[in-house]
Amino acid sequence: MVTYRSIKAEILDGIIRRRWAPGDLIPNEEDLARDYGCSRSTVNRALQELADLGILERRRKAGTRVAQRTSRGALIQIQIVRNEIEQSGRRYGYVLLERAEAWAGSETAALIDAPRGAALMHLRCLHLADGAPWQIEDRLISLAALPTAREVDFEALSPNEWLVTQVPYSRSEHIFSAEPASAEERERLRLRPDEPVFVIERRTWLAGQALTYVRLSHPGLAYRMISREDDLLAAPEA
Amino acid sequence: MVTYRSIKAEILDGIIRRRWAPGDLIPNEEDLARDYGCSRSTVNRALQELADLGILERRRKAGTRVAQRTSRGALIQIQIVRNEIEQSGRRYGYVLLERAEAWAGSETAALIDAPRGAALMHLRCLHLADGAPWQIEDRLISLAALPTAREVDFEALSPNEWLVTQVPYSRSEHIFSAEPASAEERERLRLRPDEPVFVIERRTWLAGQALTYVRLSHPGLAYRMISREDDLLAAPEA
DNA sequence: GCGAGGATTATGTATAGACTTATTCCCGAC
DNA sequence: GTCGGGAATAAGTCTATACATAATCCTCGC
Repeated sequence: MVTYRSIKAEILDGIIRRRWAPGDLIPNEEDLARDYGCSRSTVNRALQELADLGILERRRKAGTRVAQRTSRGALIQIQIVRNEIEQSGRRYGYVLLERAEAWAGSETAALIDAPRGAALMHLRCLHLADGAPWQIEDRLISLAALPTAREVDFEALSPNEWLVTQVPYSRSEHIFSAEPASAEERERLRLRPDEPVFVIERRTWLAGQALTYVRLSHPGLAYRMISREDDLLAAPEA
Repeated sequence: MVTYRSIKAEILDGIIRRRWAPGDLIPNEEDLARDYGCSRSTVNRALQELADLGILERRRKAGTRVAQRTSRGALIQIQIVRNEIEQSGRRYGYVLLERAEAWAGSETAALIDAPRGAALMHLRCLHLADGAPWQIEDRLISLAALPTAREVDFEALSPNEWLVTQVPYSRSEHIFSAEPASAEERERLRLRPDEPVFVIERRTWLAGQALTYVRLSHPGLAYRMISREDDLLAAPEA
């Protein structure tokens, strides 16, 4: 039977095997529906999903074209540190290094995208894998947006875990970089003399209001961030 | 009028405002269709798309639940180096450093995921932004999969650009890391003494066959990889 | 109490049809 | 020639309906 999945697979195959090159126009929905012997709705769903994947570009009246794929994405899964460590079969450890409340100066205000003078909580923690330092979490939380943070026992629950499980957000920004280690990082992460840190910075907002800023630093020689894209041709598709 | 977009927005709003917490069951399609005064198809499309985004989890007979979002993605856009540089308003430069053909030893075979003894092309290039070193591209191309690579003038066109525009792939893997700079990197990228490199490694396959492996190294102090997620609540949706 | 298996249920998918909307195309006025 | 506007077109969306399928629930027999 002709399903939207089978159409998707055939079109994808046609693109990869260069039946249609990037920029080419593929037949319109009605023609495809006739060719495949199915309804236009079915073709529509197939093409729509390929467009969502960025493989096709569709415009009313202009038709459907194979996208000029000058870029392609890599999807990074950011998960709770504890899960990341335990899933790799290692023992998770956690230490709260510092907890303080303060008002945002101009630098911290810029980091978290809050107004100057906003009430913030500042937390520093160390996450461990099998007893070895794995990540320093240096975090700012907006107390205006998340006043309940004051009641949380961050000795027992890492801010990472509390936020991910309890606090929804609607917008985020991630920045990844390689930096020379600071003296403190060298000590806390037990780095070798010339070992850099892999840094992830994340900011989150809910409905326009800044929630948190975090800087996560990992030992450069031990940490790799990996992203795999499943084979488009193999799977029954997702 | 009730559209699948408006339903999507309302459900999303309900989730973010905790009308339904993670794990909660939301009403079934028929009920929602009645509530909204539209057909089940419309509700189905809205819920389906939210499930595609990972916000809902759906199972036949079991119903639709708000996903336990223990992880959240960051989508990295990997594009042609030249575009990346020119879009930031800088002048792009390119130098081919080395071009050689060889047979895969055990190390290189592992890098590119090709059998030992496979014919490979090895390329090393330098990409510049406003004359300053920006990226070293160290690349292996499988000549079994891409014999036409032999005919390409890589003095004029960077392998990056040739591959991205001409060669489709169906599966990929990316690894990001921070590494101490090698002596050669220090020289070619003009790094400061303790400056690390930000490294992106990418492997691609087409229909199970390995195409290329590339190692892209950037100056740690100049390079940041950024990923922004649009505000789910704001936009009319995408 | 327990397991097998059938009834039930919510989602998954396909269909034909209708109407909407963004774009393009083309023709006619100037 | 070119500019404006209308006709034509292809995708976008909604509807009502039907049947498929996976998973759960429940009952019955033991």
